Amino acid sequence: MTETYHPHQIEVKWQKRWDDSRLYRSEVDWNRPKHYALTMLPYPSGDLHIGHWFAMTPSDARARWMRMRGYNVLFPMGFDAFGLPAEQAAISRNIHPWKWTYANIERMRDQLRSMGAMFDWEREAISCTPEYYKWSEWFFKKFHEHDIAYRGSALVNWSESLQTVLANEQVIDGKDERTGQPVVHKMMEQWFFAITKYADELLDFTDMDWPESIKIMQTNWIGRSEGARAVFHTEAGRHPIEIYTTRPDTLWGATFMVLAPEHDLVELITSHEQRDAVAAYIEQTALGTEVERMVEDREKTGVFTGAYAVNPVNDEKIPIWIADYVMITYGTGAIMAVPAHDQRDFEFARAQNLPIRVVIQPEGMDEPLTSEALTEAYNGPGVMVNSDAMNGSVSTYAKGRKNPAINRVIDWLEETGKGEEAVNYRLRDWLISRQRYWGSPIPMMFEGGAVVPVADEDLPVLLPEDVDFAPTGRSPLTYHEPFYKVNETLRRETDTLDTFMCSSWYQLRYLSPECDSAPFDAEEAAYWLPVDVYTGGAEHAVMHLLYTRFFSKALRDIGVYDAAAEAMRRNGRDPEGAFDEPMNVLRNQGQVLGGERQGDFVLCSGRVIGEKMLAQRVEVVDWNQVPAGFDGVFGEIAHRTEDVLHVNMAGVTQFVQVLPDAEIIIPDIPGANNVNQLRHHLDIQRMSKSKGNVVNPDELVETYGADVVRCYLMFNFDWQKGGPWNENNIKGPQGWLQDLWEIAMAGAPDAPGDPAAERDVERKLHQTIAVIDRGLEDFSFNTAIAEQMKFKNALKAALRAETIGADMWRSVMRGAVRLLAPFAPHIAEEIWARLGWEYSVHTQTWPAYDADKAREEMVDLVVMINGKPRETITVAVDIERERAQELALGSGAAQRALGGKAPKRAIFIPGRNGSDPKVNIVV
RNA sequence: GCCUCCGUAGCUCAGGGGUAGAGCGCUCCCUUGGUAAGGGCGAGGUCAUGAGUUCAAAUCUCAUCGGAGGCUCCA
Repeated sequence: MTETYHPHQIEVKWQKRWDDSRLYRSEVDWNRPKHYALTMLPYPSGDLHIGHWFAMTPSDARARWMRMRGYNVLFPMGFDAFGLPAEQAAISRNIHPWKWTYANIERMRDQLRSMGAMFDWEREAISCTPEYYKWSEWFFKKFHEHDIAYRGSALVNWSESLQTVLANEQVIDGKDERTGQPVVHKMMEQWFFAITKYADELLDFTDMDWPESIKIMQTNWIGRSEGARAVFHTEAGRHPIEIYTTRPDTLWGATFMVLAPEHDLVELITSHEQRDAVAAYIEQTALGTEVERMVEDREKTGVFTGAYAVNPVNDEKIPIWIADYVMITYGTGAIMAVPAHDQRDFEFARAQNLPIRVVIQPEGMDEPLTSEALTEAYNGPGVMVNSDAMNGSVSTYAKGRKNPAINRVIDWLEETGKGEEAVNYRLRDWLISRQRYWGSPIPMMFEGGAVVPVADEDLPVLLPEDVDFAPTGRSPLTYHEPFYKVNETLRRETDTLDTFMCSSWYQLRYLSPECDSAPFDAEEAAYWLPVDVYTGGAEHAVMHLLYTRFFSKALRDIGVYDAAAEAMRRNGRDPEGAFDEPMNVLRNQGQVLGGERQGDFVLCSGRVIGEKMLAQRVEVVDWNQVPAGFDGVFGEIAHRTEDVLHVNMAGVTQFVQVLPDAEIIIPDIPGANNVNQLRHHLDIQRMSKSKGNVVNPDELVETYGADVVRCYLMFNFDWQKGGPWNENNIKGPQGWLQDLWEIAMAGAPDAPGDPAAERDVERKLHQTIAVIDRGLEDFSFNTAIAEQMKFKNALKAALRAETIGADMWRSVMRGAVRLLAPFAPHIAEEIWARLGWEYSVHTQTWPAYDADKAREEMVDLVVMINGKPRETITVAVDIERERAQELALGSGAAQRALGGKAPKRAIFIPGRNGSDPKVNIVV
């Protein structure tokens, strides 16, 4: 009698043994190739959810595979522990952020252990510890010394709900991405990181194996455009107005200018008569949130300033307007308006009755295009007209210098000193100060108007614990005198750092979390950097992933990697380019969605009044089990609002109001039931507590074991896509592991073994190795497991047929268990041990694929007539063209199709990588 | 509006110029001393639609329809 598979016992046992034997400790070893596998660290929000499992366990499987293939693998884990939820817990539940955060970390660490992942916990890093944020502060100081961090005044996104400023990246559709509340624009003095200095370098993705979509998103976010800068002057010549345009070839078509309402010059140039109108417009604009300003198809509004500018290219006098369709945050905050060739300017001109002048004659149009004929702006190719000396230049769809007309105009602007070639970016500098408590302090002080950095030896500036969390809407630090008041004249910065700063360098802290003399140990960095494979969610495409790239480049430029580069050279590794990018390979996992949930099937009886039934009795029954003669409303509950059920009765929605004293019977829920316990139908959607479709990984592990959960997550989804949760499918992986367990426990068979059958199983094993290798390489975990299931089926069939001898069984099991180890580490270890092999399966070498062993000997030759398969003939795998064609032409199918005539053609297609050879006979 | 990716069995997904595949689910049969289970047999697909290229298209090209994600007054 064989022993039953009890996952829980063996999982806990091995997790302890692995810990005790420091199996997953990774140490620098220059004699072995390194592999730094990194998966995004969690925010300690309280409980690990299934999304963490989905993100981490496949990454773990891949890291384990690399390790078995001979790499020295670093696979660390930590916590991104600063952030708003902790502060909100402090306010709403009166628990200190430290306590709340640490309690969550303790809990999540245990949950992470239950995954059976090969995390090296001796390298754990937690961003909210002074040991960690000392170096966040230190980096800030370094950046400040090198003019990468600066204090500046800018129009910032202010979130009323969070009472803090936010980075552009944290604002989506004019709303704060956390709370969904609109943000307003405010002029504030804040700390910035000069990420725009790196814009061009960040656009270069050479040698980076990142998803195309992420590269495209970052490219769009950076938003590089090419064009020209030109300076207009006010009529009196006193005030220069700089503009940026991507269409300098339309400069002669500028019939007015528009400044953003927030533009500095507005106040200086507005005429006496227009002062009130302009002030009113500015006020109205300032009141509006970004959301309102972004509403599409909005009528373009604006006000004339009363001032005129002179167009430098033709000395023409044109009016200067202000309008909110011009953004102070883009370009120079001022534009030349060319209504004939820019749709926005066109709409504005039509709305305000401003002149329109055509300066590009469309290609292929015979008669001159007139402004009256325009129904929309023309932005296609053509020839420059009404443009003095530039007339006749050909303008194409090409951008920048590649457009002949633009090229010529830029040259002319530069020769005449009226303007110059210019590149512009949508990307703005990274605003990193936050008016919140739970973040790393900014190591800066103020004395009078001067900024005084905190001395290195005084780092870290500690976050005080004894603060008052009364929800005043301001950071507790601004009330904490012992913190901000250094002495009578010196005041500390009370803003804290954006938590994205902490996560921009955590991959470095893992290298040496204990290091006290530097952010990271140079020797460790020399060996492990850069990260070889980074996995995580695509939602960080333009935030974390852009910031961390910027961070690496900035650290490189200020010399933080110099010692590591030196250590590399000492060990014979070329540091050239090693620190340009933080992560070589990036892959994003998809999202596990809440599964579809069937609503309860109910029988409702009561009185029908109008279109509604007033139910006295509602009974939940088995799906579709309607008793004969039942004359009430029955069907699935499609929806429920309060006590009104929407029951889907054969495709028609019936409304049932459940009376307060109605009898409700739900067999699965004992005792008296109420209307709130009736389940309604849910479609596939995100998991959320409010929808009641959250999956708890702890419960799953309890029921099925960690190995089954791991395998289910890897098998049932395309990892890079994600998909809906369907717990029924967990039976697949469960049955697979169960079968393997039983095969192993049954021991070596007492059969002589049939050489052909043994050879066949061995061949299948090697074919399986190839598929697993490719699957893991490509992050196609599902294919890697499906192939192992197939192999298990083949092995099982052979064992039943008693064609496998003890020696072959042992040899095949030794391979199969090692193949299993990355996916289901506990059961693999247990089987390995029980078969009497040496601890640990995870330090064994990965089975090597042997092409000879994988090769088939006999294959089916497919005979096709006009491309349609008609017959197969068993032949040797290495059949030659002539012989194959001969056999095919002699086949029954060919004879019938030819009917004695000669074939037009006979095409031989040799079988390659697993496919059968074919002969296509054209008749 | 623009960009990217994707439409293959009931579900989740492989494959990818040359016989349409896996797991789950489903049918039927067997087992009832592995039993809140196990085993066996089987059914099921115009590979979204339409055209083109080819001896041969699910696969390549183009168009259309449908889905997912991102950007969006970017001058």
